Amino acid sequence: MAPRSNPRKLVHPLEGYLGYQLRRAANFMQADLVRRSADLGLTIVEMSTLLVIEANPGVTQSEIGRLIAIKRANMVPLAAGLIERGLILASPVDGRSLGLRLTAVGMDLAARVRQRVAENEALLFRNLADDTAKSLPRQLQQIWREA
Amino acid sequence: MAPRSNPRKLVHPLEGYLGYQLRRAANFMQADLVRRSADLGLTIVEMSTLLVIEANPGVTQSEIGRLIAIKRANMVPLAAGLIERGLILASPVDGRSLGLRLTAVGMDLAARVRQRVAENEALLFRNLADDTAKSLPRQLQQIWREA
DNA sequence: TATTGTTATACTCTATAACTATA
DNA sequence: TATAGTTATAGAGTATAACAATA
Repeated sequence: MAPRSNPRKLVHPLEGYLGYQLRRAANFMQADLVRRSADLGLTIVEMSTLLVIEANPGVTQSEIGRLIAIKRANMVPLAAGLIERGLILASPVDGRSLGLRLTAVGMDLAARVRQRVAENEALLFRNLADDTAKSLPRQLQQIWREA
Repeated sequence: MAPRSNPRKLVHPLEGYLGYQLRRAANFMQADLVRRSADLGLTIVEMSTLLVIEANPGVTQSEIGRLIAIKRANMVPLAAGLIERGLILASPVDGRSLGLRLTAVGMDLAARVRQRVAENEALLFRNLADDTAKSLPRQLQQIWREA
């Protein structure tokens, strides 16, 4: 992919920016997780949703959306797809909300998702020093979390 | 946006993952930069491209793509759009490659882009301790950079 | 033979507006 | 009046396959 001869030296004006490095690192993570989970037939957002339902049986679409930053409108086809594939079940908690739970198949799949995510995490940490790496998730959370 | 009463306590199974925090932080960054730069009429990728051309006059589409991870195929409409708006100029460097340069208008706009990016960076750093924050871009680069 | 530029195309994620029904 | 679910739609980023022209 790199040119054979005379690969010109370029200045990289974005390299030092935190925002740029966030985007590159996030894209790298996403690309690896997609590839690593291709056989599961789930997108990243679907995997995230599955894990949230696993940890919170009976959770509603809106609650999931608030927890992991997915708009209500986008939760609809997402949940419908998971129901259609037999991974989750919806049962009314009141006249308008639906409580979501994993099916047995969904539970098995969620366990495999957790495995793939653990592999993905190991890749992200592979070049980081142990001491600095431990605090990295918390540092990143401080970036976006409301004060 | 939050429910009035009885906001249910939910378990957040993703909070501790580096990959999840990368995605949230990157999305936060992106949302702020888009909003902050709305008046410039440029997308994030267009702004990035403008800054790369500014720092490397005569750079080609393929070189830009390799530097900031944009596929050749996606560089085509991107460069065409910038040319059409009078922000950059293309002149042949050999029979197939085009060297890209900023126009005077493009230079002015690039300067304003740098200003918005600096504001965006300040937002990202607002809650981070000075000592740990300084090394953060480098740490993130280690995540995605080839060994 | 490899690379550049190109066209066409598709998928994922994210976002907004507007509607219905229920709390 | 606020919230939940819903529908429709759009923009942005990213991806692959295939082709012609040039190095």
